Amino acid sequence: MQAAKKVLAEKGYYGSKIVDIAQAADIGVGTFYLYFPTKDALFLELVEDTARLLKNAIDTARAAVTDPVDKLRVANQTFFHFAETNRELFKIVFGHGNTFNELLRQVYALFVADAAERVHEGITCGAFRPVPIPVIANALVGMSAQVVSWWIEQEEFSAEEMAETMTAMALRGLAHTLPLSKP
Amino acid sequence: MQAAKKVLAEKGYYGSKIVDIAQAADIGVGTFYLYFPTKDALFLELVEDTARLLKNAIDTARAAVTDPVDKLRVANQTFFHFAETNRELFKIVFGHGNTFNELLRQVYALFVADAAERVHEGITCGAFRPVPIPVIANALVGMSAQVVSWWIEQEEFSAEEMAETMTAMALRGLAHTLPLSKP
Amino acid sequence: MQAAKKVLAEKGYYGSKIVDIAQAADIGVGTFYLYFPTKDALFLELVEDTARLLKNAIDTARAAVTDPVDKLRVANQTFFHFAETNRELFKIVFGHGNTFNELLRQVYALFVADAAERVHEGITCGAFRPVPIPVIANALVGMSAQVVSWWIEQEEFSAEEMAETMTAMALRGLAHTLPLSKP
Amino acid sequence: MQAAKKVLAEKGYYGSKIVDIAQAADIGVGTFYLYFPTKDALFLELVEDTARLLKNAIDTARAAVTDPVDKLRVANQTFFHFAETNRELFKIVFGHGNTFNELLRQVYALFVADAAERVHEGITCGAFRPVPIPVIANALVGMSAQVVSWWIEQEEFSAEEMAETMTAMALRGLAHTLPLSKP
DNA sequence: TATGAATGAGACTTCATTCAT
DNA sequence: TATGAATGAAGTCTCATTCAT
Repeated sequence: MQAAKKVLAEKGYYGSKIVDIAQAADIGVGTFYLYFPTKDALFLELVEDTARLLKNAIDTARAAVTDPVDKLRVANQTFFHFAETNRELFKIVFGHGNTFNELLRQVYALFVADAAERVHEGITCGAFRPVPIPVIANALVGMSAQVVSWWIEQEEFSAEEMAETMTAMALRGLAHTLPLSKP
Repeated sequence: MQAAKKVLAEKGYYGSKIVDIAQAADIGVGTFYLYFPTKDALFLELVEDTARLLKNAIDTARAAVTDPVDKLRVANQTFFHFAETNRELFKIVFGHGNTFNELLRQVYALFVADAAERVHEGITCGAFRPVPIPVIANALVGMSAQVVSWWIEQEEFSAEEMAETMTAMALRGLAHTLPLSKP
Repeated sequence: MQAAKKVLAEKGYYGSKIVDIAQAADIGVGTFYLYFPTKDALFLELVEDTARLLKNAIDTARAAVTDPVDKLRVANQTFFHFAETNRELFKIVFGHGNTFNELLRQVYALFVADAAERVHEGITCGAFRPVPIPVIANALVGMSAQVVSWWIEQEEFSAEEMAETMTAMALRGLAHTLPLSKP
Repeated sequence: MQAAKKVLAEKGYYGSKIVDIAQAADIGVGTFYLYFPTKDALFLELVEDTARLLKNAIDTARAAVTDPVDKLRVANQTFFHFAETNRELFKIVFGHGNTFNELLRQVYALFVADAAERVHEGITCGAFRPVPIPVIANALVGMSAQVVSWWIEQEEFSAEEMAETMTAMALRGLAHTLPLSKP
């Protein structure tokens, strides 16, 4: 249901009421339930479909190359192209529409701004190579956020190890050169 | 309100009813509204407080060093230590408790698994340096997710540029050496 | 909830909407759910309470006598007195308010009328002793209905046995004398 | 519609959805409304048909005899035979499938059990003649239930009269002999 | 005559918030 | 200041009935 996407993208998951979706699709409420057993089900299907589509796109693109480096590159290319053509869908997931998401976005923005400042400083003083600051700032924050969300649920690594790994990852991304560990 | 943290961490934002929170805090519902004008306000305060705390901790730690590289390092150290001591809070933000988050987690997990596979391959065939795979897989996915969530809302960069930047960032993190762009 | 009784008695189970009940009780809908977790629960409690009350009343009354004949008599007396003082409750159970019950009543009425005719005939021609015709007609029909509702769910007795037992029961009730099986 | 009977018997009136019935009859929902203007109409027709059939069967059988006693006997025989061959129909009326009926059955069962106990006692101590206890217990309860359901809607008889009539009716059914009111 | 997708009124239930005590 | 019973708007879902094909 294409109309559903639009509504969900606009109002977010919790902001979209079944009535709104039905109205947007120009159908009756009852009709909605002819296609989806539940509000959750619609969302589930939407997201799962999209995830599957993206996964397939990436897999297909990657199948054409063999080098791990190339695989990474085409995966990224596919990903951003996909995002470009499916903005609506991505907005559903990341979009506003409820206090919760709104708030998270703000917090993320706070740290992104901080990261941007730091990266800018680093570049200015020559410590870091020139990079598109906002992109990298978001990348650094996103990296940490996702990693920490996974990390707090398990016990495998210590905070120090995590910090070191993430630092290394970030520094390599920002540094001019890397230690030639394997000449 | 410490009790609120626990409840929110357990049941998530939408799963926590004011009654639950008040009960956990061993106060009446009415009393809750003496301290917070709104359910949202509690959540807001909680998250903002935490964000501020984290920000302060990082700022303080960073104030002790001057080198951008060191700043990055101590920031990461502080971040993971903070996460460790404030698991509860992080669980509120990343935690389950509603279809929405549950679903997102699954999608993320799907792509993290894929990334992990790819990284593993790269390491095996010698293209990538040895890294803690799950950590890096999460980092790569988180990076892309956050970046894309920011990118779809603006027009500054093309998909190609984004892909290239992200690829470079990731590759540098994974490669054994880097092109000596600044000898 | 006394108000609930009235509404249920008036509109029947399926005819009573929570809103009606709440309105009748002069409380908010939400308040209703403070006392009963469910519409069904209210009905359940109401009926069970009444059944328990009636049962207790009968048991208490019966405790005062020892002879089985007396027990039957006081049980009946208690029953009809109880019904008299709790009309409302009985109307809920037997009352109108939905096609289903309405229809059943009609069917019962049809057979009660037939029975009444038959009893009248019997009395007129001297075969039966004089009895309050409508009462007995209802008794005969109710007897058969309840017995058959129990009988169709099990296999113990044949149709012939049932018919014979019921006929004997009815005839003895109606006859002038009984065969002196135990002089 | 034979298929309707089955569905109604299985799921009860409120449990049977038109879609189910149509499906069972292997016709479209629309087609259903070609034969019945309403869901209620189907039920009405079904029950009325059955009632008429039963009435006719009884009338026919009774036409062959003249003695009121014989009439009662053949009526009962016909009734139980009819019930045996039309279980489905009877289950619709008495069947489960909704809170209401389910609950009533329980209440009836409670009083039937009590009656059975009482009858058993009476037989044991020799006060009552031997009768098939469960049958008679159901008969006694059904008798009272139907009579009371009729009685509470009118004013003709006092509770005392009712009790006396019912007691007499029951006692005669249970006693070994009867007072020779008409020698 | 047969169909079944579409409808939408209406039922139940939840829960943030209020306010009299 | 503390309380928690009361509230009712609002949301999800059901299902008898219609009507264009």
